[in-house]
Amino acid sequence: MILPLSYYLSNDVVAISRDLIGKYLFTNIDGAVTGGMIVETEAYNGIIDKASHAFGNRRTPRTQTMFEEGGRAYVYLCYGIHEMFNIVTAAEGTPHAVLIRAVQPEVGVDIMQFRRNMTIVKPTITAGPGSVAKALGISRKVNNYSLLSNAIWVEDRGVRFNDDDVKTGPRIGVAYAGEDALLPYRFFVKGNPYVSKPNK
DNA sequence: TGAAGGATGATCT
DNA sequence: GATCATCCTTCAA
Repeated sequence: MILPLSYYLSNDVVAISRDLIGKYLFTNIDGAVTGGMIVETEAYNGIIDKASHAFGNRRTPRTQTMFEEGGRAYVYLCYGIHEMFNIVTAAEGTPHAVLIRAVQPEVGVDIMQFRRNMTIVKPTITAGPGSVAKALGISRKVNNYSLLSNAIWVEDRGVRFNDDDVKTGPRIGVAYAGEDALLPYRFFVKGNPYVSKPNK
């Protein structure tokens, strides 16, 4: 079933990040459906999280999407090269978001391969946030799109992971965030080959 | 108007 | 493991 709006309105973005492990992310972009199982996420906990773009209640044209009601896509450019896909959560005015760092490809693998310009399929096809966005055709054009739209959505297909199989740890690439860089806001499926860097 | 820097990934060694 | 590609956003003046 497609996750309903209510799923995204919870105030506990860390719990949502954990729960999204094993859910399925799909896109229907440029006439092609691609998607797979989410195997790695990170929580960004609003205005008190130094690693978040919205830290200190910073509302700018870019971060505005995070302040909208949950259940939307927040897509931005990083390092001038990579686009990253986040799921906005919580009520309007509360800028919570979950970064999707890796998925296990299931549908439209050939399309992903083409988008990624890969001659052979390797686990890196969807490992890492920049790779996920590129493989699924996600760009800044879908920023602020509803996750209840027919272009991008998340499904619960009944997959469940025990806590023993879901590891937590500090988030990647947020050393600038001081003590907040140490928060265990990263979740990933233990040993899954599609998880970026440390996957154990 | 300008300067600094970033929620990364591919490639090479 | 080190390097680099590459450009938008932000903030200060």
